[in-house]
Amino acid sequence: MGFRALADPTRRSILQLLANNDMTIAEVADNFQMTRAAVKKHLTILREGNLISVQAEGRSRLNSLNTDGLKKVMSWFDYFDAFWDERLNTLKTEIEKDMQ
Amino acid sequence: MGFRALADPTRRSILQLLANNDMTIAEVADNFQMTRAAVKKHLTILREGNLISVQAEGRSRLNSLNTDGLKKVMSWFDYFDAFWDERLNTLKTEIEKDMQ
DNA sequence: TATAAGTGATACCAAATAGTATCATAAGGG
DNA sequence: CCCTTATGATACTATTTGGTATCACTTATA
Repeated sequence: MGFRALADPTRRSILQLLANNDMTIAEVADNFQMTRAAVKKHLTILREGNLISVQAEGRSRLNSLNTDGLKKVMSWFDYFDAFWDERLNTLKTEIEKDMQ
Repeated sequence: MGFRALADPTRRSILQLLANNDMTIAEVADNFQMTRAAVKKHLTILREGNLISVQAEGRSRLNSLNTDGLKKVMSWFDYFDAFWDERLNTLKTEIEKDMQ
């Protein structure tokens, strides 16, 4: 699930980096104080969570943000939209009662 | 951070349960096939992530959804709103070029 | 064709996670 | 007051996670 991929702060930072530019693994790794192998693992998890996509370019691979995956994760919160509306309606009802 | 609390599917289910009703620990635990102690741990993590709040009621404790915490987590995605707008603008520009 | 650059993959390790079992503590009810 | 109910807390375990080190593989390039 995408939420597991978002649980790690390094991975959230990577997504924000990729929002600005598509980047190779080496370029992403330059932004962190860990080995390229560690960054590669994070990228793999982001890929498995459908939050990024990878495209081969010769001997390098370009990582780019997958907005569809991000939107799917975001849509989990839609469940609570109804809840908030309900809360608002309840509040409204209470206020209307008060006004009588 | 709230994202860590959301990483576990059990905890996400708990939040959805609490969206319908405030519940005691025992009531929450009735919905899962694990010990009450395990559920209690999940509730502690949700509390630490500010996703729920707990109110003492005699010898029981009522867990309720903390919408403010949820909204704060949701707001992380706002970072990408600008990105999407930019994408849309780029697309719009491309289309306008095509039309010339 | 060597060689360097860019990446993939694997073994290994410490720490965190998710779970259990168990005991302690606090509060109502008869 | 006892006893039950509801919860807190701790020790323990297996698995996952995040990291390193290392080697293999592929692709430009001198």
